[in-house]
Amino acid sequence: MEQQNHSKQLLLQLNQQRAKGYLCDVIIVVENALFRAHKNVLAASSVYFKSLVPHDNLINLDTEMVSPSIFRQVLDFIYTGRLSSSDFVSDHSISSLLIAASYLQLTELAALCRRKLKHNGQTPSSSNKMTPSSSTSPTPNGHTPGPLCLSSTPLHNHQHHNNHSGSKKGSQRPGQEGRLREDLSEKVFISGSRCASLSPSGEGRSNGLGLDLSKRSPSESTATEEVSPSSLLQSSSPHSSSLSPTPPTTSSAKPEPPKTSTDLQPRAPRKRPRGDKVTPELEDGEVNGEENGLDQSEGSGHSGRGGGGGGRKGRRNGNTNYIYRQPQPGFEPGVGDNLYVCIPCGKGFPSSEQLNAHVDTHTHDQLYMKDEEEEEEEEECGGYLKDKDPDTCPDDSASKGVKPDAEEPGHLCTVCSKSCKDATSLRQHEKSHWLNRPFPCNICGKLFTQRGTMTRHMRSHLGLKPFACEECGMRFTRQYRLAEHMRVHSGEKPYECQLCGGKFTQQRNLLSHMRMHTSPS
DNA sequence: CTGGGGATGGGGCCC
DNA sequence: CGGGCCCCATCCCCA
Repeated sequence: MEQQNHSKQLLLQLNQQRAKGYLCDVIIVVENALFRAHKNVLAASSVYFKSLVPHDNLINLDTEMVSPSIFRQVLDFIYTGRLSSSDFVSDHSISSLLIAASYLQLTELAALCRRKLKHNGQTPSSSNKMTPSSSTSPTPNGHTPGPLCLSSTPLHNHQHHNNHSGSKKGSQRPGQEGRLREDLSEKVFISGSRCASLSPSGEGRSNGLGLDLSKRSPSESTATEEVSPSSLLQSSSPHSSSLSPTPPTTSSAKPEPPKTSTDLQPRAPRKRPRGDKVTPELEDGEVNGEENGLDQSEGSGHSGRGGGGGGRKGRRNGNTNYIYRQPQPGFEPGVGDNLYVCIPCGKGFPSSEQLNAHVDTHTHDQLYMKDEEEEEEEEECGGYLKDKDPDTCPDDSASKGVKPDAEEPGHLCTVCSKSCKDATSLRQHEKSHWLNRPFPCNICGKLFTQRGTMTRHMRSHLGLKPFACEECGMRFTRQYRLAEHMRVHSGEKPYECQLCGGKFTQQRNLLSHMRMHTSPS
């Protein structure tokens, strides 16, 4: 007895789930695009992925080897076992696919490409070796990989270092490491061109956060949601504007292991066994978020701090199945707690399980019927959204009070009577009273009151740490942190305890110390 | 084992 | 929107 088409149906289901982001537990970053997928499927298809996905939930691929559009085809192939005829429009497309397939060790796809090239009278071997001629031509989406074999830059060594070798101090000079990260930042930030992630009508969909939430039409191959990291972060990095838009360089001629999230982690000057392993927010085993920190505290609006150091434990932000959106109006059984937002309909749910259950109720068609009407929503309604809830939106007077053009003297907060110097400050301050948070993280769904905080948070997902210590190479997401860190090297201890004379490099440690003095015990 | 200090990560919020 | 500072939490080291 055998179920007919069982495997086919299974793949179909998986592919549909991928389209929804349902149970996706890994994000693959390719240049300016994010692809969500299932670890199991990737591991079953690719030796490379098989080696990476157990350890990483965020995988950066070398854009020299694969462009976003090519990877979309690769992913489609993985999930469907077929390539659309449009993927074979030119020998070059096939060559690009072959390069990617070889890089990712997708043997079947590589063989398919070779056969196709052979059939077309081409010599697949040349493509497989990734000669400059084959690699520098534009890919179908216009992406032009940099030269592969011509570069003499030594950067390739750290473009692909793995967790373990990379964590060894001294394996590379700090400066080099810093360069690596900048290069990676370039890859992530610079690319201004949107990959083929636009909605059927061609326009990218923004939710007002710069997040491209566009969906691919059902008719357009398999729906692969791509999100431009550059839009994710909206050039929040001060480096983003200063980085050269030159393509990343690597002199590798053979496929190398893709970069992984851990590649982005700092080489801590001191031993940090756990820290070295991290992508805290995307730790294995948390993606389904049964006990996800989000459920209980994160994003509740009250205990965000609870997660402060949680990165070390990896207990926060575990759910990566969905790219979150703010709740849609009309769905508000306790809006403040509905942190898990369905992409297609925007409904919010208090737990990942409920969200998963909900997502499954969507038909495939529904996924692509979503309009773009809400993108300016949070801006227009002052962040309260339209899902008015007595708890989350105190009253209309509050929002009236925060009109940008408010001119009343004093600019008093309607909630706490705090006096702000101007209407803008007042408006921003009043956001601090909102229980509803209009700025969701596109990766983990955590909600924020300020866009800047969200983008800063996003950096931690992507491992972007633009600020490097010249002494030890340690990198930070914030300049302030770097300045703070530099006192470690300088030995400066500007903070002195007035009670015992103890000196500290950091104010927060002085404060911690002071608590020791003042605490009863 | 425990507590304190050093150091780091992340979020909130104001400027 | 970024910078800066505050806070909390956490990890690691060491006495």
